[in-house]
Amino acid sequence: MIRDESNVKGRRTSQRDAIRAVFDQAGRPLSPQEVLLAAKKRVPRLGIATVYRTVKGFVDEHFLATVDLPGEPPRYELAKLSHHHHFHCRSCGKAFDIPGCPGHMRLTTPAGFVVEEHEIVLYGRCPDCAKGK
Amino acid sequence: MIRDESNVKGRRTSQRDAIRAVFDQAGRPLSPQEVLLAAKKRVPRLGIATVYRTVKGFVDEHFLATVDLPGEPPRYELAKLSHHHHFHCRSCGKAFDIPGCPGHMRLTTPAGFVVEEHEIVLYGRCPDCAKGK
DNA sequence: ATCTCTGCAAATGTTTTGCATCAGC
DNA sequence: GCTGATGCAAAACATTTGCAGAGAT
Repeated sequence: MIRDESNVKGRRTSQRDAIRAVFDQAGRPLSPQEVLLAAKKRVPRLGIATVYRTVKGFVDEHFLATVDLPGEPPRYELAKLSHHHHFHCRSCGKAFDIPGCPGHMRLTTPAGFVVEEHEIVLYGRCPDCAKGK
Repeated sequence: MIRDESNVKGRRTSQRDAIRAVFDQAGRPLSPQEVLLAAKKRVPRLGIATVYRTVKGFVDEHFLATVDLPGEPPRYELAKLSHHHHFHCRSCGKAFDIPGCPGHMRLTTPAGFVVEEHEIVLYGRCPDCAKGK
């Protein structure tokens, strides 16, 4: 395939480069605030509005995907990751990726319901927090 | 045990009776707005602040449980329901209960993660919406 | 030079809170 | 009559938007 991996649109700015770099290095879903904090190290004057706008743009371009966990504000991660689920640490509140999927989630749904997708979220303690105590 | 099943605290008011009745008849998780709408039929002057305060109180009393679906504001349902999962209709946006659980969710979590709980959410079309089109 | 992107501040939408009044006990 | 509960409006938060100026092409 000759497709460009990142079908990035619009102009190239230091803010966008910074935000892109943050996600490339994150390895886990990030909230807008986490993005702002990390990207500010490269572009100190970065504003939260730019983070929201840029992240939304990246989602449209399929560079990022939205990660919605129950009761949590949206996080974002690289869209190129394959199907997987998430782990939410009850101690530090961070989200992590869990590779793979139990597949065939045969929850016997009541008659009439048409299931199109599923989402699984695990709760507990991440390695750092489990070790810590 | 001699504990009272409903350890209801505080005074009995028409507002609380109305909200309690709404949940007893709902049969599915409700958002604060849905509660307000339904309970207003019994207590027209009911305010949204009272709904939020009362629902939160009911959760503390374990009469209600919070139902958090990804990317959705919290909903609430009777706490006495046994372990189950939820279905979110992409057409009408309503939430439904799905009895049972696939159990042993053996997602092979990476080393170090301690799993304490899991949440499964199914997405698709509810009976009404599936039938409608 | 053009036109998009950015930062700031104001707007929005939702949930929470302060307070005077109302009502259960 | 006390004291907790309610309704209203203001406050708090998080996210979005308007706009003038900065910066990429």
